[in-house]
Order: sequence, then structure tokens, then C-alpha cells
Amino acid sequence: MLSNTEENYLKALLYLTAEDAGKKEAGTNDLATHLGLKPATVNDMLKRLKEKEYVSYKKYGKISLTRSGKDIAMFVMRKHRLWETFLCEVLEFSWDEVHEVAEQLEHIQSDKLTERLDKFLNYPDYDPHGDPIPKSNGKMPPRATTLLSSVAVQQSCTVAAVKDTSPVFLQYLEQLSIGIGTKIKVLEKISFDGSMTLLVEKDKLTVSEKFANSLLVD
Amino acid sequence: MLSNTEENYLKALLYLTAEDAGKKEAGTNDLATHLGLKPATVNDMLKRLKEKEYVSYKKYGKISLTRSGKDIAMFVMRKHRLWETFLCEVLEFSWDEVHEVAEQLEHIQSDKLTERLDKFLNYPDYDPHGDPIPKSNGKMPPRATTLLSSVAVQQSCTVAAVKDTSPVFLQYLEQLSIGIGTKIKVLEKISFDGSMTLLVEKDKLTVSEKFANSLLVD
DNA sequence: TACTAAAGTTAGATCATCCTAACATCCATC
DNA sequence: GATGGATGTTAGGATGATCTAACTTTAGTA
Repeated sequence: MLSNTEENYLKALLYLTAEDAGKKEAGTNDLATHLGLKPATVNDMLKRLKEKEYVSYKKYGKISLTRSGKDIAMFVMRKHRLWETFLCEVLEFSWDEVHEVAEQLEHIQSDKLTERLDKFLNYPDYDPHGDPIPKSNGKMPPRATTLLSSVAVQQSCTVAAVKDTSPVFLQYLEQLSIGIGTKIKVLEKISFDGSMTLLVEKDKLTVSEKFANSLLVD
Repeated sequence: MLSNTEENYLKALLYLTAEDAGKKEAGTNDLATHLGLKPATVNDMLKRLKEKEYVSYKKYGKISLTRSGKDIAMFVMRKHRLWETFLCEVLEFSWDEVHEVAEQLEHIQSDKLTERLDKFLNYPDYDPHGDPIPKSNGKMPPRATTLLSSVAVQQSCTVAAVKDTSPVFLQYLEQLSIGIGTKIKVLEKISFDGSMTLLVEKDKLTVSEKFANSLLVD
């Protein structure tokens, strides 16, 4: 049985070495920054995780998850995303509030609870942010990869996921009435600063390049 | 913010000093036994809890909860019983399975979650074992106090709560089709050993004195 | 009242998780 | 290829939660 702390290290490693994030390797410092800890602390823990064969690395080398480490991290992520879905859809939390609570709920140890929750939610493929929820067999639904910024002028698309899940961005989306499934048509792209003019439900609005790089669409 | 461990000590003290349990005071050993720890360990923790003013006691004296200690313990109990209700009623756990998982869920820190869960469950007064769920204002619904063993011959009653929540007893009740709300008529009391003959849904059955002392009725 | 068993406390150790400070290694660049 | 800044490691220490072993106090009883 892993401690919450150990699970968090594995989850962080999964995040940092995720292929779709472009970075395949992680170092002690990356982990320390991500977890808000000191490199020395992380180094200690990595020794233990290596001992238990959840991670593998050579001294001074990059760190990667082993098969069993990755399985555990994926399972924690599964629980996290199922709980986020539960909080939003059942308890009517707004999508900028769920993360913190899900960080706690993801560590509850009960396979039965996870499976029953999944069933109760009707086996969702995506969480409220559009992130794919790993299945109990370890498979992942496909993740949207097209950035709003790369959609051509006059083309239409549907919001599939948010790349940035910070409350400030999510609240901004809320304010603009943009959520997962919202249809967007690109009216104009300003080459000067990368900003875009969009048509959202008959409303015309202009968003920054940063914004357009934070939304994933189908 | 209290640790899970500290919350568990306060909860144990609430249990051990509950008035309806007949015992108003608790000692280091009682607590150690209840928590499965050594007296020395408990003693250490009590010092810290006294320092933080959650408990009060004199050296070598009995221990009691302070106002704030009791408030916290009641809130943890509230969460525990709400989660048990959720697990049974929503996720269809059987009542002998919920305790262990609720022991974990009761430590989730989110007032909003607790209130939303309460609302979603439609503000239940009793958990699946018939135990009263403390309200958000700290009030408790009344607890059934009549033992099945004290019901007179030929009298009828309704099962209100179980006094013993061990899986083995709960599974036995399941097997007998007895649950909260089941109507029972006492047909006979055997003075030799305190056993009773009951009429439950047209079935006649005989139960031990121990059994009759473990069911609370209205 | 004096003794002893039960209950409670203290001292000293262990383990997980974190820290700071000092040291070692790697690698990009000159 | 030497070197300095970034990165990684080690040593030593703190804290929370637990233990065992030894000691102290309380309280029931002879």
C-alpha cells in the first residue's frame, strides 16, 4: 500500500513525462518544482520509490516510471477525474472548484468505490475539463490535440478540453459562456499579436493568443 | 488544520464519552484499546491535543473533550455518516461494507462538499445503521433507545437502529431480511436464556439474548 | 493502613517526510 | 578541452506518529 505522498510523486512523474506534453523525461528539480518541495526531499523519496521499483533512473540521470509505477499513477488519475466529474455533474460544483477536493478524494483506497462511482456516472470518457478518464483496464480515450489557435479563419469547431485548468482561466471561460461542447467559429486572426475574433453563440468576441493556445477543439 | 490522526483521537473520545453509552469518562488505556495503539502513544498525542485545547484532563486523571474538540469530533461523525448514507443509497454498497470506506472519506476537508452531499442525499436524519447524523448546526436527531430485548411479549415494534455494527452481525440481519424499518412482533421470551421468538414478515424465528440486545427499536 | 494490580507517564528509539547547507556531477560554451 | 552555472546528491537535523521498557501514581482490598 502506497502512502498519499508516494502516490503524489508518481502522479507528478506521470504528468511530467506525459508524451502529449512534449517532455518525455523528468529530473529531480522538475519534480521538486512541480510538487513544491526541495530537491533534497525529492531525492530521498526517489531512492525509496526506486527501491520499490516504481521508478527507474541512474545517478544524475533522468527519471522514468516503471510499468507498475505508471499503472498506479494512471489509477490515481482515474480516480481524480472520476471524482471531478462527480463533483461537477452530481454535486453541482463549478469546474474551477473541483481540483482541490479531487486531490484529496483521489487517494481513497477502495476499488469497489471507484468502480461503483464510474458506473453511477455512466462510465464517462472525459472529465469536466475535457481530460480523458483512464478506463479500469488502463486504456485512455483519445485526447483532443487541436489548439483553437491553429483553426483556420472561417472554420468552425467545438471546444473539447481546456489545456490550462487554473481557476482564473476557467472563471474567464465561464464569464464568456464557453464550456466543453461550445461551438466556435473563427472569424478573424490578427497577425500582429496572434489574437482572434470568434463567433460564440451569435456573440462576437476577441481573445488573446494565450487564450487561443489554452483551448483544445475538435 | 488537524491531521487525520488527531481527528481520529477526537472521534474516539466522542465515542468513549458519549452519554448514551453510559460511560462519561475515558482514560488513556480505553483510548489506546479503542484505537489499537499503545498507551504511551496515546499519552503523547493527548499532550498535544491538550496543548491545542481540544481535550482537558489532569495528570493521571480522566480525559474529556473541550467544546472545540467536541465540535470537531461531531463534524467528523457527520461526514462519516453522510458518506455511509451515500455509499448505501447511491452506490448500492451493503451496510456491512460502508464503514471502512467512510473511515477514509470522513477526513476529506471541504465544507462545501459536506453541505452539497447532505443536500444531494436530501438532508437525511439517520445513516444506514440507524445512527443519527449531526446537522450542520451541531444538533442531533433523537436516537432510538429501546432495546428489542426490553419489548414486552405480544408487543410490536419497528427496527430503528443497530447497536452492533460488526459485519458479522449485519450480514446475519441481512440473511434474516431484517433492516431499518422492519416490523417485528415479540411472540415469546424464554426466561431460561433470554432468547426470544419473533414474528418478522410472517416468518417465525428465534434469536438469542445477545441478538435482542443489539437491536434498537421504536 | 499498607500492598499490589491496574492505569498512566516518561525516556529513548524508529520511520516517513520534510528541511538547510554543503558537496558532486553534468554539459553548454568559450 | 577547461570551466561555471545548472542540476543532482549527501549529511545532518526537525517533526509527527508510533513503539518498548521502565518508572510513577492511583485505587481497591486484605
